[in-house]
Amino acid sequence: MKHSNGIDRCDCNILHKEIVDRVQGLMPDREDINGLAGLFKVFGDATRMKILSALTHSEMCVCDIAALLGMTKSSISHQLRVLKQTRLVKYRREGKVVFYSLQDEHIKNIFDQALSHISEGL
Amino acid sequence: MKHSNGIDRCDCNILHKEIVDRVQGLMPDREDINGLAGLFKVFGDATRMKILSALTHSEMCVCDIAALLGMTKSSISHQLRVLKQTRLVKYRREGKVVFYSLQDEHIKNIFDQALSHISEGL
DNA sequence: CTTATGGTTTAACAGTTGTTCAAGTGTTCA
DNA sequence: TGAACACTTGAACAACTGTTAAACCATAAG
Repeated sequence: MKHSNGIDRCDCNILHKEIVDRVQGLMPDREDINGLAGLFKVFGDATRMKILSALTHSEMCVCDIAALLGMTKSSISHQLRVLKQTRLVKYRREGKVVFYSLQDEHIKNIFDQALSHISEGL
Repeated sequence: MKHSNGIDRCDCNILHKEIVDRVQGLMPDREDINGLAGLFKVFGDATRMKILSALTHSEMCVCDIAALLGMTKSSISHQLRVLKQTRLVKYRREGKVVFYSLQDEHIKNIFDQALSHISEGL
């Protein structure tokens, strides 16, 4: 990603003014776009997808997730932090063990739906 | 991203074998996960989201998109290539002008749905 | 207390990504 | 043919990302 200095970023003339004007008015606002892209960015990593997929079926501790995916606890922990920050997962501590689970069913829906979309050959 | 040399990637013992075994059997296969993550990765960029959002409302040429988003034709063209490669958009040439549009309604659905998800405060 | 264990955090590193600039296509029109 | 325009492409660069290793924190058991 690079800077957006705001000035002089467009190097061409508008070819179809009616279209640009009309679409301009229909665009979602910056906040929604960024929020959406941000959410998709979190989903856009295989490790995180695997973690979410696993948590779809059961709450799990870091160790078990690491074993399941054949990765280190550290990397799993890092990714869980991302998922925590975006409120996709929640956790509870039981002694030394920390159990992670999906924040709400919402996520399971998005996930399942997307999976069915892709298997229809998008 | 780093290598996955396959060996010795897990630095811990399994704590709850029943859970790991059960979830192991329920995981989607590698291909589906990668496909899904790959699709989300494409969606996970604000510029591409804006382009897709614009094309939701009308087919547009590179120049107009660049003007609409206040960016250079070059960067728009680069992103359109990504969207072309993932079959999210198609194009047609009319003289000197190239018009881009969504590949199918499918995409509009995913997009709209995700937008409504986020505005519900995910 | 000390030790062991599950988990987190920090810094560092390589790989990836998005934008820019400059050069290159392809098409139209004089 | 040649100029003009719409767009594409390639290389380069800075910013970002995911994994690693090592140090650290938190809890439990001796």
